[in-house]
Amino acid sequence: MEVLRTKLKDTPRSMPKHARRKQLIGATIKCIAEKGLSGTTMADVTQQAGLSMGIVNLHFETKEKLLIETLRFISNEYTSGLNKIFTDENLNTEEKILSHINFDFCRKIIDRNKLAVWFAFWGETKSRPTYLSICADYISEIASNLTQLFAQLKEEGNYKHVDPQLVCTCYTALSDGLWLDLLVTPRGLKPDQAQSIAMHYLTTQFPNHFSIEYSQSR
Amino acid sequence: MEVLRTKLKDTPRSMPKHARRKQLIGATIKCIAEKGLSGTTMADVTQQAGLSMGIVNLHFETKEKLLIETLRFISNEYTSGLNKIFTDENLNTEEKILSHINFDFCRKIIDRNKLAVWFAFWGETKSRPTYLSICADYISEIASNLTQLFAQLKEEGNYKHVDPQLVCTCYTALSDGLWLDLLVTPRGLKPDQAQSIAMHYLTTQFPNHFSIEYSQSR
DNA sequence: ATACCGAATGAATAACCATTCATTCAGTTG
DNA sequence: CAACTGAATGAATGGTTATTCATTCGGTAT
Repeated sequence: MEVLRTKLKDTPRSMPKHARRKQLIGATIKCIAEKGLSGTTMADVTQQAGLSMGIVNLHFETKEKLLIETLRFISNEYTSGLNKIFTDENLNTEEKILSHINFDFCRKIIDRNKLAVWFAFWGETKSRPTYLSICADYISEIASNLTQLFAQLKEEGNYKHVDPQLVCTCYTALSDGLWLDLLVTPRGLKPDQAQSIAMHYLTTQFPNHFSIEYSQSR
Repeated sequence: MEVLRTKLKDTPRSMPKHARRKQLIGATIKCIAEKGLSGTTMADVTQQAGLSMGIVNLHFETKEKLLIETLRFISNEYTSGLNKIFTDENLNTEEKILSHINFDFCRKIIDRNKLAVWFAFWGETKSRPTYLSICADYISEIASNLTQLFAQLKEEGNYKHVDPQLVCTCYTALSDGLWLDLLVTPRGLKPDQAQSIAMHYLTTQFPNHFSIEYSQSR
């Protein structure tokens, strides 16, 4: 029973506060993916984290606050990743857009657990102003950056009939819809196919920059 | 108190069973939109319907079954509308596709209450096999019809480089993503703009059939 | 080693909510 | 009109779950 209780720092009593919070957020993500937002209880989360019941209230005060921090966490992970690309001075416009797409469909982002969390919160957006405002914030931030990239590429490539705003809205919607596909029909659409489809759209707008080499099979 | 209790048939004691069920499903949709899936209680639903507590259990046995029937209801409304278009012998291929898009963004479908319901269920899809299978069914049905339409248009219009499956997946994802936009940023994107964006994509694939006349703003 | 501090525990509490069912009620039948 | 039927009611029940807090425990400073 207690044979395994060595001095290993498995669960050191004192972990930095923010690390423990991150651990609990991770557990929350897993629970939401496994049991749905309505189905996750505090007991589930704390058990998933291997800790005791009261721990969430100690670190987050409230279940609702834990959920909000979880949404903030995945929003941050997403936007900070994209911002790194957007501000990378070693990349030209075309490369930035390519990196953006790459990021949108990389493992870390389209992990089905996290997709489930995104959609769980989006579904509650209409009834919870807090969720809505968190989402609205990151959406508008990304949109303005991405629109700017498309505008630059339009100039650089002398594309006459491209509307950067339109392309941004369209690409973003497409990407979200592909995420939904990855979540709901995981046996139908594979991650690299999803990415190819996103590329396929950009090819229609910037044919001189993005060559067509998407896979045919669906 | 009982002055207003006239013989008006407001809430006739005996409504056809299926009408009462529909009434309750309607109330459920409104509640999910207003309080989220996790936040809707039986008390909310029955109160919204103007009926008494036990009524849901009488007609649906269980809360879970009510939710499943609600998902089935909006799925049915959507697919049956599309099927009507698909099997309409008065429409040619191009017109069918146009009607499809029109339907995807008509008032009845992009009602924000219903959008909230769609996303609420999609968010729980990973954890509830029943929801998943209902969604998977209607998705594959629509996809096969729509792919067929695109294949026909490809032939009729002699489009060499169009991949009907790809276009179907891309259009569907785009449409879902635009729905998300309509749900989450209702002040940003207007229904007719969303529809224009969907058209914009189809224009890139079938330039001889769908002329470019989408609105320029945002 | 001893005292101290704050993190962690988890049994107990309190709030909430789905479901039940004895009763009421409206309409229908004979 | 009286008896009957089945829809509808809503107070009561019981199970579930978020939150509390007195206590335990590990690490650190003295």
